[in-house]
Amino acid sequence: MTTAEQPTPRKKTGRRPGGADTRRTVLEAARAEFAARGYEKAGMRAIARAAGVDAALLHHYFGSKDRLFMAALEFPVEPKAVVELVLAGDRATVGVRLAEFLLGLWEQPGVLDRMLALLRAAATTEQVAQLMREFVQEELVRRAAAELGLDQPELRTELMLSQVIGLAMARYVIGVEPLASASREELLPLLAPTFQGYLGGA
Amino acid sequence: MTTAEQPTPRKKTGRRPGGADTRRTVLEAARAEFAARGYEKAGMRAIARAAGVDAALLHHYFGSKDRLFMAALEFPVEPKAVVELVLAGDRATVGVRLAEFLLGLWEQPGVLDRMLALLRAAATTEQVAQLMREFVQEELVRRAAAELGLDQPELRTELMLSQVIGLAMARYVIGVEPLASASREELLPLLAPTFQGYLGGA
DNA sequence: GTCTATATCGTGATAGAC
DNA sequence: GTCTATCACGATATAGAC
Repeated sequence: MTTAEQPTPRKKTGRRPGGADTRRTVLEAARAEFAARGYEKAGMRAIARAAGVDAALLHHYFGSKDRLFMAALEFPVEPKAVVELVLAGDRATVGVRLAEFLLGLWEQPGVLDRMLALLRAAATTEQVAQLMREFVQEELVRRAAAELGLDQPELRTELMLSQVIGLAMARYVIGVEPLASASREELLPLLAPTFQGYLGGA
Repeated sequence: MTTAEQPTPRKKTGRRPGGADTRRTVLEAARAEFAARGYEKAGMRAIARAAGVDAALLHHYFGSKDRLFMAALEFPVEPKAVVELVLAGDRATVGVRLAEFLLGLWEQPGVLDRMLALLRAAATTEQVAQLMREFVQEELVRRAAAELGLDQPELRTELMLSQVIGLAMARYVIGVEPLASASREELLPLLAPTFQGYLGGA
């Protein structure tokens, strides 16, 4: 698990100037910590240390651990756009398109951290699980089901999503080999037919 | 999440007789609590309350929370037998066979609780994740890969497993509808082709 | 804005009375 | 075997000095 990337090429040591992009740095450190250790084990002190600021400052900026968590999870992609992007075009190749999009998305900085933080938190905090449930329901399933021309569109969409969740768990949380180290090129031809089966039909 | 079932039809109230099947009752309560709330949030006090015994008794029996967790997770099925059962027979129908077995297994009392406890704990405790990783590797993947006559047998087995994990997460942890309430009969025809794709070939 | 010191609460574990 | 009382420790959150 990588520690927070430094966006500006400023040295980590030394006193940080007041009110600069400290906020962004804190959010990135929080994201990494929440992703790696889960919500309860994350620790405000550890986040502060990773960001190079004092622990009390976090409360000053965000008020509480809950609110910091929420702020760190701000979703980076527009669900509406994703659904349209994937479901538009030839329905016979929707599987590859989705697999390609997903594997590419996870390589984008910050995205995987957000997903893992959300998953780890949802696993142990019912409140977060409910949040995720509602998000999935409203933002993804409802939209996707409307465009799918198949029977049981919600069930199919959610099964597709369950494969996405399970892949993240097996690959990054459990870390089982050789899956964890498998390349995009190895995964794509095995993953695409599964997605195709759920969203394509037969 | 259901609370621990009472194996013997004894009343829950009133003083529990010394050294009877108290141990089993505690283990069931622990399993339910670990499954529902995860390892760290489980709470010895809560487990003791659910089992109708004193908290100090748990330490007396099991020594520590770790050891109680281990005892509660004792695996109820023989991996070797499962692999043989599923992979034997016509390879063209391995998907349905696995899906049927899995959905049936989860309806068996205690099995789902064990799986959820393990998943929730693995999500936040690296030590448990490592345990699960080794178990999956040694007991499942190695065996299954040896019997599969396909390319990348480990990867295929693990992708199959990732779908199993994801299904458990989506259905029971996130609890998204209509997947969470879907019946065996609804899931089977959608799930079987996925397993078939991973383990069957094409 | 930034940091030190502390309040308050939760936990697992333990000692010892009955 | 069973329970009461307590310890030691970690966490978030906060008050207040600079």
